[in-house]
Amino acid sequence: MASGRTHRPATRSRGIPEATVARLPLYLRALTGLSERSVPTVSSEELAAAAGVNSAKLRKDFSYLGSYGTRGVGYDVEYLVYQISRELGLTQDWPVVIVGIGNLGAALANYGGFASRGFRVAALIDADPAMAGKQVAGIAVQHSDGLEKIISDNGVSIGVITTPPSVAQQVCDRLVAAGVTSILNFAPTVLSVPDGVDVRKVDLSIELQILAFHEQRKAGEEAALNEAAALAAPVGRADSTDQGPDGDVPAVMPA
Amino acid sequence: MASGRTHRPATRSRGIPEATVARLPLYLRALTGLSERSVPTVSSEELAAAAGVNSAKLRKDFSYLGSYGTRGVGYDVEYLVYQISRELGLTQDWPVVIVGIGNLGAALANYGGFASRGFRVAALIDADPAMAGKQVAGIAVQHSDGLEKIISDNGVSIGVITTPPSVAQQVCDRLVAAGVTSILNFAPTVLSVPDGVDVRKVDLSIELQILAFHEQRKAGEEAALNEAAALAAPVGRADSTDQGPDGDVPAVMPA
DNA sequence: ATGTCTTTGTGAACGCGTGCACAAAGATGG
DNA sequence: CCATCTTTGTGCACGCGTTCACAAAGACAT
Ligand SMILES: NC(=O)c1ccc[n+]([C@@H]2O[C@H](COP(=O)([O-])OP(=O)(O)OC[C@H]3O[C@@H](n4cnc5c(N)ncnc54)[C@H](O)[C@@H]3O)[C@@H](O)[C@H]2O)c1
Ligand SMILES: NC(=O)c1ccc[n+]([C@@H]2O[C@H](COP(=O)([O-])OP(=O)(O)OC[C@H]3O[C@@H](n4cnc5c(N)ncnc54)[C@H](O)[C@@H]3O)[C@@H](O)[C@H]2O)c1
Repeated sequence: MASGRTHRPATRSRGIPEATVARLPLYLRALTGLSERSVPTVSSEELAAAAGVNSAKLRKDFSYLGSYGTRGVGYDVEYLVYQISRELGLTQDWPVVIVGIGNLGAALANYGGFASRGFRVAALIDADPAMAGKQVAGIAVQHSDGLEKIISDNGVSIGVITTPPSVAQQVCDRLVAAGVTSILNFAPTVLSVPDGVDVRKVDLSIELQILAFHEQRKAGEEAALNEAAALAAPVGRADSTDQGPDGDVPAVMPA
Repeated sequence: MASGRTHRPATRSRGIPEATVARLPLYLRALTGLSERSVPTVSSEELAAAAGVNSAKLRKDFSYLGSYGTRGVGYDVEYLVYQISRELGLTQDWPVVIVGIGNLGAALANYGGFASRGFRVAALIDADPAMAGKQVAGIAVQHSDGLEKIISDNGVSIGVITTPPSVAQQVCDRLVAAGVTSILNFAPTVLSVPDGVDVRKVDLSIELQILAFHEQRKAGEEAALNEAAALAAPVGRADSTDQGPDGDVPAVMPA
């Protein structure tokens, strides 16, 4: 998606659609909860409700993995946990490195949910010499000079970037050059990577802006409703680009 | 999507597709960068490259907002910044509350990028009496007893949940009852909310599992390639459910 | 063994999102 | 004022994802 000219099918690996892959962890979480309560089987309806999806969608998702259900009964919880875990690659251990141990990096390092599913924090890396040697979540922070060696020694293929955005691309480049092929990026930057490297981004700011959009829309609808109720006559101002409290549209944004 | 029977069109507000809304913040970020460097205009090609998207997609996205470009020239940067900001509702201030000031909540509170775009941390809320009164990021943490009053006093409509998953639903319910209509959830839980309330979730664990899936696929492909090169004869074991190092499929997951 | 009843697995239709390709618009130079 | 050239805005086709609806499969009771 970045510099790619080869147009790889991206995710139609051997059939499993990307949308399905993104939901498998959701199912797995729901199933784990059932497993802990020793529930032996679940119907697609029950499991779908627990995962917050449509039951037909869930069945179709599972159909990509194979026919693991029993008609008239449902799915065997333990068996399904195993199958999904295997499909997601969680039966093996994935060492990850976190680069940039600031507010967010430290929070992630302290996050217990990390280790719960095959992910192991192999190293914490920071460029600040003052950070080197400090213990965060029981792990000594290492200086970024040794990044390449750390990655190759531990066989790390997944990297998490929590540095300031200004250095995210160069950190990314070093990670990729050292052998990392999957990156989870928390910095608000568009990373470009060579083909064969996957990047996923988590962007708090974008999430908030999307919420704000819908929030504004909701407020606008309500206002329009009240307005319409108050004065039943149509307004007929300019064209259809009415946008609530804004009168006209200046050519330049105020400061 | 939760308890909804009314089947609201969800996001086709007055035409802007959800996928477009999700990209607007991306464009806005790229445009802000250009604005800071005093670039007066950009072509769709340049801006698309900066935002990491297809230029045709970008032009179509902008066409939903109106005809803000000039053919043969491109788009006026400042004007577009303003239009997108307005469309996203960023010309007004959005007070937000963060509930659950632990590792993650504190990191978010300290995050500078919050305030940069109309979002203001109105309050930090935690259930732990020991936290109450403590300063985090220059803001005093308040006990969750006062949650309802805080929200109504400040006109908060956006809430961020960073509590443990076990209490996320009840926190959510209180937020919604108090008037919050948009929630950003960091707890690994499926929240159910009434119609009219938007929920977005950020789930680190899911992101990592998706990366692990692709990582495993990449490793599998490589292995299959090597294997095919080594012995050119087809294997012909059982059915087509070959999955690399796993021999057979046990009916129950090992411990 | 046979019938009933539950639940899966999937064919088919539909809608959304993406990207190509091009006509129209307008700037720019002569 | 006209020609040329750049770049937008969009019609169109295609593929992916979602959902409905139902036949087939199998458990379970009799
Ligand atoms: N804190 C949040 O809640 C939050 C939310 C959303 C996004 N983000 C983004 O996450 C990133 C980190 O945020 P933060 O609040 O933790 O910032 P921070 O300043 O607290 O931490 C950044 C850390 O990265 C280290 N660093 C700088 N350059 C480095 C390099 N070249 N190699 C390795 N380490 C380096 C710094 O020493 C520092 O420890 C930022 O890009 C921020 O925009 C943070
Ligand atoms: N830390 C991470 O990097 C990370 C990553 C992904 C997801 N998460 C999720 O984010 C959430 C928070 O993680 P954390 O590491 O900050 O946990 P944490 O235990 O450090 O913080 C949780 C905070 O919530 C407060 N709390 C508990 N019940 C509450 C209630 N009813 N009302 C208000 N506050 C309450 C606790 O007092 C505590 O301060 C968890 O659900 C976790 O699974 C965290």
